[in-house]
Amino acid sequence: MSSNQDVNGGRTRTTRRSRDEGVRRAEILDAAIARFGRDGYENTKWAEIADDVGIGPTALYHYFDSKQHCLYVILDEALGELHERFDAITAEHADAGEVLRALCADCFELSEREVLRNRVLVAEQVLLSGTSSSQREEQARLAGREKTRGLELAWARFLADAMSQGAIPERDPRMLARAILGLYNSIWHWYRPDQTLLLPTLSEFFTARMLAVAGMSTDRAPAA
Amino acid sequence: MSSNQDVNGGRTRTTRRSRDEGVRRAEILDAAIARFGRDGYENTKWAEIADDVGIGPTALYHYFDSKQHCLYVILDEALGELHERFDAITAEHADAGEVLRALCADCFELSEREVLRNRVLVAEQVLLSGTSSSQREEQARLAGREKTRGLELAWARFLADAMSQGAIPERDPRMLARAILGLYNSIWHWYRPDQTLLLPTLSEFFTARMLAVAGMSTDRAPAA
DNA sequence: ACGTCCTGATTCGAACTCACGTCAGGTACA
DNA sequence: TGTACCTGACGTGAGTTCGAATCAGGACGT
Repeated sequence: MSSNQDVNGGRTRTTRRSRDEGVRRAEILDAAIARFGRDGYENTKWAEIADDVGIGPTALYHYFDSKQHCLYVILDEALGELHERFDAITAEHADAGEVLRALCADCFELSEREVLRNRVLVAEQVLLSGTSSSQREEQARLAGREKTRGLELAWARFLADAMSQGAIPERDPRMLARAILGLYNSIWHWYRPDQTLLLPTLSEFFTARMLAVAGMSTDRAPAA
Repeated sequence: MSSNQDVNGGRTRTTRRSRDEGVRRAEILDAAIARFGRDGYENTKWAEIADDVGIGPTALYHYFDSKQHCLYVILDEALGELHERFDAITAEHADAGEVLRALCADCFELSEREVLRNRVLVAEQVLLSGTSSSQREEQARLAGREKTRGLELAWARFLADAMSQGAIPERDPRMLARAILGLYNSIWHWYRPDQTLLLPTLSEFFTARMLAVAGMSTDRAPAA
């Protein structure tokens, strides 16, 4: 992998954190996720996040190059954790069918913060295209871009393997990965954590639909 | 329906258009669709659209209240045409299975302009939340919001009907509508009209996946 | 037919708003 | 003294507002 670089903003390599290991930075990220996830990136004023944390707007630039840079770090973090979970699950099962079921189910084991972060991810992932000016910002952008691509490829590789195992029908694995991930991502365009609809309910419905897209239907239907 | 109001900007009721019935306005919409679809709404400068049409930036405000108002009109137009096509197809077949197949196939009969417009739609539909200041702008926003809801409800009604006909398995129709539309919409997040991938190829793959989500699979797969 | 007056559609340049970002510098703690 | 952290004053750029100029066409008296 090409992403062992320090992408989170040149903080992790500094010899010693003053006393509280980047808590401010984490506070800012949490506030940004909450605002971006609830109101959207564009509707959120950079200064509001400063207020949430209790510092002046200028102080934010001590931690991030720009509002966009902060967003890129959030996206990068989200994509990184998604990929980690993918790897963990593919490692712990052998049968492709089991893995696929476990992957789909795991997609809904989310804290409120993670739901919000998913909302940010699907709403603003498009901003990972189009170049940036600053150094660290461009670096974070490319890292996010690469992680998106990496996750998609990991899914495609897994699906191709599942096809050769006969767990799902043969199809273009890349397209199928896009279809499954697209169906999953579409949820966060409308789902909000404060709704009456709960995650287990969502999970029950959508894991089955995701498996159906893959061709592993759990029910029998009238054929064509 | 509540949308017989004049939402496109108070032009249609004026007694006489100078001589060319709103060609400028149409030019602006075309330029905006092209820019928004290619570069994204936020990355497009309002003044660039004015340049494309060959007028000064301020002249745009003769046709639209704001950049957002222009976007809302585009979204409204897109959603309106989608609903029209939905109605036309549901009217011309009787069997629910046939209708579903026809609906999915029709979703890919698109001109380049329509593809771009779909890109704008899926990328910026979230902006239909969150109130607006101006009068006409808020009106256009609500119209778009209502059309979104209407299209989703129309799909849900149709799917419920298909279930009672036995064409697809029984499930929550509202959720299923969101799943099918979500899978379809996800395409336009990554598909660009200038790619080597052609619409017929897309159609072949994704109509089958959409039908699979509905539970009308065309192939047999290893069951659970 | 022809010049005058009027109106509404369309356009523009200059100025304003507002949010993001920069700069020079201040405080506190090692 | 140096570094982390923070601030107030200021600059910038995109969107928007405002007042005024231009232009086409209708009404009207001659």
